[in-house]
Parts: sequence; structure tokens; C-alpha cells
Amino acid sequence: MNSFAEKVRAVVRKIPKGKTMTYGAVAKAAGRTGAARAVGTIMSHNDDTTVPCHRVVRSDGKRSGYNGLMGVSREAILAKERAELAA
DNA sequence: CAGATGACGATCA
DNA sequence: CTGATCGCCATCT
Repeated sequence: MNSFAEKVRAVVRKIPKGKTMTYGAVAKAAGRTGAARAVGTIMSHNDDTTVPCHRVVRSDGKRSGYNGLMGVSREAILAKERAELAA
């Protein structure tokens, strides 16, 4: 729990359900503003499956991973969580 | 240490 | 608005 990656994972794990964070925001929360790229690289390795990478999106809100990775589209997951909140 | 890589971000054409 | 390029940062070889 020393590497930047560990911090990033912790932050992403704290993302509230139905919400989404940009890589820049996660990097900032991790203590390294502007390190969106580094965050993406770390996420790509995805060492922790407990980290909801699908809640992490770009500034554009496109691409993020988990895109059909486990048979479910990222949008489907977010939509499901949002519906859960609305319910 | 230096070079290469990558789920990004912003700016330029 | 879309596509392409440069820049930023962390990790790996």
C-alpha cells in the first residue's frame, strides 16, 4: 500500500454506486493531479477485481474498460446501479 | 538511469 | 464536431 496504484485502487473502490469518476479526478484523489494517464495504465493492469473500473470514465465519458469484459456492457452496469439508486 | 508503454487530457487542424 | 498530435505521469524492461 505504498505505490500510486494502491491509492488509485482505494479511491476507485470508494466511488459511490451509480456515480462515475474521471481518471483525472481519481488521480487527483490519489494525490497526483494530472496523472490520468498513469491511472489508466494502472487500471489496465487491474490487479484488484474489487475495484469497479466501470465507474471510472474519461472526461468524454467514453471508453473505460469492463466494456463487455464480463459479458455486460459498462453502460448496462451503470444504468443498473442508477436504477438501483432511483428505486 | 534511460527508454518504451499506456483504460488519459487538452489543444490544433 | 471529428481526427490527429503533443504533453503529463507512473510502472516495467
